Amino acid sequence: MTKPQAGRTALDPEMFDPVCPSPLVPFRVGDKWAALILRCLQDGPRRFSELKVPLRGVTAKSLTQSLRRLERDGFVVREEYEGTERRVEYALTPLGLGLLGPLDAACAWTREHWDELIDAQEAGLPGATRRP
Amino acid sequence: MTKPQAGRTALDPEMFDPVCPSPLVPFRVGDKWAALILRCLQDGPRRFSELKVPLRGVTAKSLTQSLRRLERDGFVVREEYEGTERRVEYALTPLGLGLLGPLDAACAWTREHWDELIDAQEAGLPGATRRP
DNA sequence: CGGAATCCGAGTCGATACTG
DNA sequence: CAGTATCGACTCGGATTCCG
Repeated sequence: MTKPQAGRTALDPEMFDPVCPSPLVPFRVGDKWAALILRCLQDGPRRFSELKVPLRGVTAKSLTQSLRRLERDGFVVREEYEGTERRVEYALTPLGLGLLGPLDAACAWTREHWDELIDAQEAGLPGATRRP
Repeated sequence: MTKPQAGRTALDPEMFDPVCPSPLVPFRVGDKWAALILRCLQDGPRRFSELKVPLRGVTAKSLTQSLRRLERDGFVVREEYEGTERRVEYALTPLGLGLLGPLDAACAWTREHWDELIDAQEAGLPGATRRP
């Protein structure tokens, strides 16, 4: 079986559940998955397949794309380890680590105003008071 | 001529210059123009044509789209005034106003780390140390 | 395991032209 | 002035298949 090396805990498969598609909402970093990935890496390096777990429904292609972009922009580093079993890990750079600060601030604001955000959207969509 | 009512100063046409495409960089709110629009509205309501000035190169279509979305999501309100001359103004809602807080935090972080961001990107792109 | 290659639909963006 | 209509280009992201 695949043993998680050392003491780092595995990612919570539901860390981005329930409904909330992204803990960012109106904020976004890069593409759809980028911010989620950064948060997954905050406790240390993670393997490709490890990242797929909490990022429910992400395809390998999308995940690779996001990781490549994060790598290109200097927020993440990719490290390939050699051995009998293949092993690639992604980790935050200092820059990526620093990004977590304002990112958390944005997430906090979103959580604080979650109800207002939902209410405002529901008021904005329906058929009641519409411009023709 | 069109006189700016009361004492509010006009928008600086170059408020989003020079190079920087968006004062957000890795952060984004909504679509390409949304965050820029929010900042344009921070000193009070603005007219459609007023917004087009600092948002260099935005087409009426794109601007309308962004504004509609911001309106739908409850960050902006649209007000149409009647009179001999046509007049539509957009203003921040309390929710939109609150968004400026974390938004500014994100912008501040980006400014502080601007050089690192540029350097990291330049290091990520070129042909020197590439994976084949 | 960690991808790459390919296909495809949906959404965005700008340019252009036209309207009330 | 404040848009709408239409178009084409491009990007995003998912599904699927294949590979060392």
